[in-house]
Order: sequence, then C-alpha cells, then structure tokens
Amino acid sequence: MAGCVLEDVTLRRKNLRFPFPKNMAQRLRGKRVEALTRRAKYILARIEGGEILLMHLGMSGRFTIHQPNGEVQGRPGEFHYQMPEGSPTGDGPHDHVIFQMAGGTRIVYTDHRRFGIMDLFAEEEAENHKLLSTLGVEPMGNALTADYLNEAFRRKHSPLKAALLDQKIIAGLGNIYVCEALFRAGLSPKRLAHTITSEAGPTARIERLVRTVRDVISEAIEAGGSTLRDYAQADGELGYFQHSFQVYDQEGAACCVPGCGRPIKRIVQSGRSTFYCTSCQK
DNA sequence: AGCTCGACCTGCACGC
DNA sequence: TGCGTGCAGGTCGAGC
Repeated sequence: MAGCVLEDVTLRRKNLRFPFPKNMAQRLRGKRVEALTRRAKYILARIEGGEILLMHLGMSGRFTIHQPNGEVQGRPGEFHYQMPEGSPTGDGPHDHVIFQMAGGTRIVYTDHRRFGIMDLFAEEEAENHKLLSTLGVEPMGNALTADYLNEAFRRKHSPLKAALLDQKIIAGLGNIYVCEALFRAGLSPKRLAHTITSEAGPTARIERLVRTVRDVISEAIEAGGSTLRDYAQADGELGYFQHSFQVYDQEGAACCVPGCGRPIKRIVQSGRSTFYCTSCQK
C-alpha cells in the first residue's frame, strides 16, 4: 500500500464495529498512500491531501494481498471459518473492504467478527482523535520506563492483569503478552497494581516487569507473532511465538520453572482468560 | 473518578 | 444429528 495509489475502494457493508466515515470510499479514490505507520494496535495510513486512514484489526481482522500475477499473500494455512470455494478475491461473506491499487494489486480486508475499525479524518484531528488521544506509551518506546510505570500504577487499584491491558497506560499489550510478561516477572495477575509501586521510586518488581514486558514483545515480534487459529503475518507466513508460551493457553500443563512443575491455572479476570502459576507468581 | 462488566459478532469445540 | 454452552487475539461505554 505504501507509496501506491488507491484506484478504487469498495465497502461491501456500511460498518464494521462502527459505521464507516461519510464518503470514505470516494474520499480515498485516486489518492496516494504516502506512508503507513502504527500507533498501539492501530494501523495509520497517511493519505495524499492530508487525511489519515485509521485501521484496527479487532480480534479477527486481516488483510490479504492479491498481486497482479495471481500471487496471494496474507492467507494463513488454516482458517477459523469455512472459506467459500473459489472466492478468495474479495467476494467472500466476510470480505468487507476492497482496496484496488493502481497497478493491479488488490488488498482485501476480511473480518468475520467485525470488531475491526476503520476511520478517516484530517491529519490535524489525529491528536484529538477519540481512539488515539487517550493512548499510553508504546511498550517498546523510550517512554516506557520504570519511573513511568511506577507513577502510573501508584493510583491503580485494579489487578496487575487489568492494569497492563489498560491501553491508557501502556498501549499495545494484549491478553497473551500480558499473561506471559507477568509469569516471567513472577507477579500474580491478581495482585493490585499499586502494591508493586513505591512513593520513593521504582521498586525491583517494577523494574523487572518493565524488562519482561519488553522481552516478551520483542521475542514475539522476532518469532513473527502468535498463530492460535488463523493469525498470519502480512506475507501469509504463520507466527511461531505460540511455541514459546509458558502460561497462555497452557491450563493444566506443568509450570516450566525448574523445581516447580505445578499445573498452570486458568482464571477469568474482567471477562478475559488469565493463565498463571499460583506458586511462581506472587 | 475509577473500576468492572456487558455488548458487539461469528464460528468452532464440546457435552448431552 | 442437533441443540445448548462456552470460548476466542479487543475495547468502548454503561452502570456501579
């Protein structure tokens, strides 16, 4: 997409999670995508003329790239749902947005649960944008420091699990990586966030948590992400960080810490599964 | 103000 | 076979 012209944009329904912005297709038609960037879990395309196209994949969204030579990228090896025979090019029941690029490349947004989001707004509105303005620091950025997290957690009376999933504090962590980071840090997901902070400055626990958050994210990126059911990278390659899960989706398996071996437990916190070792995480 | 939880939506795995 | 239940990578916004 980056550097290419959007020859045509087709919306095959009127909304995803939210209604598509007014005249979105017309506003994009004929415009060049000047750059593709990312903020938290949002993909941001800078459109010629000063608008930003914001895209979020939700739980099940994906882009598939159909090259003019017939090559297809972005379809994982196995599907979470049954693809209709012979309709992988944008007319499937969950193919919602089609970006026809000049030069013949077709990029299809597919999302069977429709938790995804697309929005289009003027560049100047970005900093006040509802979905962007409240986001916290990037987990891999310089702004995530032990000092920052200590301050952010000091008034946090929610469990660590919820605090790390809170995109207003750290923007970009999801359920898998929070479980893994807490395990590596030896911290219970049920522990209240403020109990690992101190007024004087970052505690050893905070320092360690910042380290494990960064480690988990960088290792997961290195491994190409986590393929549970149907996730694939942009080129269609599967991720393989799922083979490195120490707790996520490991209910009942023996804790991998030497000398522990107790079964990994699954609990539900704020409606999401949490996996942890009751012995190693305090 | 801060926190928890329901809602959004589809498909699949499981048990009866 | 078919039905009911629970579960899934996210996050907004209602209600406490």
